[in-house]
Amino acid sequence: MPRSSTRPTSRDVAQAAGVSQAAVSLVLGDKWRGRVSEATAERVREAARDLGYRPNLAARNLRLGRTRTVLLVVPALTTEFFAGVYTGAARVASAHGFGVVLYPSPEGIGPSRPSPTTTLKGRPLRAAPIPDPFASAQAALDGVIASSMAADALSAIRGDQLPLVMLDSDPSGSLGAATVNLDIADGVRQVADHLLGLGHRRFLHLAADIASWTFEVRARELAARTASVPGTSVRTVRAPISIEGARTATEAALAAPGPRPTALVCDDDKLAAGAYKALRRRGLRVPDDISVTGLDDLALATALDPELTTVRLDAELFGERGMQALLAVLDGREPESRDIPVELVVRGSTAPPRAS
Amino acid sequence: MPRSSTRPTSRDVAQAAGVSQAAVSLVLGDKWRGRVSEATAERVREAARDLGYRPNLAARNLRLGRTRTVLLVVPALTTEFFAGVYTGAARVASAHGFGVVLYPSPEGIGPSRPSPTTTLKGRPLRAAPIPDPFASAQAALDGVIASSMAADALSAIRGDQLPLVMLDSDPSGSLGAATVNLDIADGVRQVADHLLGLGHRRFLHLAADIASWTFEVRARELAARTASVPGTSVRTVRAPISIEGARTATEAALAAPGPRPTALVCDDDKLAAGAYKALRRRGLRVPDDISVTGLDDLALATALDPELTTVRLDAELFGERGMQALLAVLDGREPESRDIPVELVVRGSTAPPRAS
DNA sequence: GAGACGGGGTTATACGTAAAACGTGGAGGT
DNA sequence: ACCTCCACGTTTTACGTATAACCCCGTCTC
Repeated sequence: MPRSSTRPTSRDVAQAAGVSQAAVSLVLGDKWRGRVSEATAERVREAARDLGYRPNLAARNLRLGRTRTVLLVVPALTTEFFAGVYTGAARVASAHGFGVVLYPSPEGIGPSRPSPTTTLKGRPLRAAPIPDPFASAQAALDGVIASSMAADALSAIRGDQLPLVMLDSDPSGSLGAATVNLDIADGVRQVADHLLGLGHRRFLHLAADIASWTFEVRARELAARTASVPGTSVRTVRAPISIEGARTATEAALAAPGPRPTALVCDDDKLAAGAYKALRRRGLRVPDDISVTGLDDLALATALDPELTTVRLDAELFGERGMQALLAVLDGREPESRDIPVELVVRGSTAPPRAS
Repeated sequence: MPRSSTRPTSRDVAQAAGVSQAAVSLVLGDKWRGRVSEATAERVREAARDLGYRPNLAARNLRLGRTRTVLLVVPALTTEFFAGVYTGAARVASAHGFGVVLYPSPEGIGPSRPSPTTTLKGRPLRAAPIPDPFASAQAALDGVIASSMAADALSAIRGDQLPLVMLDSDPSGSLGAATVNLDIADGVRQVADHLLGLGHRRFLHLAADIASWTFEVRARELAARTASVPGTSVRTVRAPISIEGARTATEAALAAPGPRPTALVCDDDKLAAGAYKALRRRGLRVPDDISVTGLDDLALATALDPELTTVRLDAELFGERGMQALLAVLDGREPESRDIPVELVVRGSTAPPRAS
């Protein structure tokens, strides 16, 4: 006779093993010491294996009132950096029996192309409105880790009062949410000191046009550090974080009147890659004519020619620490809040300015 | 008095609105036409809003026996390409009320660093064994989309008999699973024809050392296409898909005796970036001394100097089509199986070989 | 004026699991 | 001979939702 088409339940296993459903739950839940004999436990395990039993997670989640699932909200998925964050978070999570579900904030999944006209169960469906982070991730959640860059999703997040950990967010302004931050300020200080030490005085800051605390920090710290050296100037130009956006913005900045900057500090490696293109087009050589720095240390950084001097951020550690903080909150403990150290990596894109 | 700490349920809403729980479910489920008066419906909606009610998804999933959640299995998350696939899949999914959960196959989340010794609820926890794709994603699932590159996860996947769509997998060998494929073979043909047309005869194939159908296709098609032109040779060297891995492999290949190849066909843009580095170190110029092609058209491709001639894959469309295929399967329909067209993008990295 | 009908709900149930509460039969103690 | 206790289970319940089945009352029909 044909196998039943529905998945086996714990009751099916119980019947096969000749025990009650409760016994199955105890054995498979590893809570049977002294309550079920070893022989019976083995019969249950064998029956479960034979039937290919897998517990129904919806039922378990409902029963336990907890899902061991966590949402990771990222600004978009197109960046290697957040891939690293996810990897780290997922590693820690899985070591604790948790799962991680990603939510890339809407601009990433908005209808950039005409919405497809598919049907469901034969009936045409209207496209959904802007997807709610939680509806979109369907899974019931125990908590949330959110990048401060995913600003558009944050309001929806604060609506639910799930335990929340913010990544790279203003520690004073986060209204009680735990924060885990990279020590970006220190990274920018290192960059500034490096360039100042080489003799640079005219800076161009290629800034990301994202309203997020972590980018404000970059601007503030660069200004503060250079201000301590007399005769130093910083001009700022904003660009979207994309190679083409950065190229355009850099070309515009270079076309401006006045003395050319000797150092170009970019908020991000990707911006630096775009800057390289702009500089090539104008016939400027890195680092002879202008020094360039990035921030992130993506694979891209060493693919560039010359290789990029940048600040290495440990994305995976960032994700790990984020998840650990969330576990701490779920556990009622105080999350550790020490900033994650970053490291300047000097490569071939920085050199002393030419004698002017 | 302080608000209750537990989330409100549909019963709480019912009480607040002075109706039964069933009525709440009907109204909020949009199934109340002719069963509940407009006035009552409005009362219910208002109560739900006031209480901040959100349906418990675990309960809903249990009740409906369906989760509207789908798992996307990818080889790793460190690639821009799969970020695009996810974006496309999530877009289609959300338009159909589905969610997408990512599962990056284990090498991405294995214990590459010593497993942290945190505790849960005060008790220390042993690290979990290799995470099961489904346990890891916790969420109950309706179906799976899997890249053929995530080979290590595939066996676990076939264990459950969830509806499955394979990405870039051998259509004849997929045992009934639906497949959605990019027309990689055509892309390789275009690359080969482009290079042959320029006059190249000595090829080096920088191949990804991943056992996956999509990479076999590249090798096979390159061999077949070049075989049609007399006097053509193809040497192959394998490398892991990383810039450093590709650099090392390319340097080794260039050090080999015999005439130097004039065209370097890479399985992937990232490999091409590594090859650039190797070529620079040997003082070889692209495209004067050697032409290079990639495959993917990542942002990286235009960050390189010279910009990379490559095959553009529409990752988002790939994800969309994958999700559409899965929806079709879930719907009992026949998924469309036409390959997704790809496009050669000629940039500055290819040119005729120098007269030898 | 009896029956049909429909609008506007309510009651009851099932989904699969975890675990608290409840036997039960026999060994051991006094 | 009676109580205790333990080893080994079982019975029962609750989680929150969706929906089938039911129910009541006013109106309309013939």
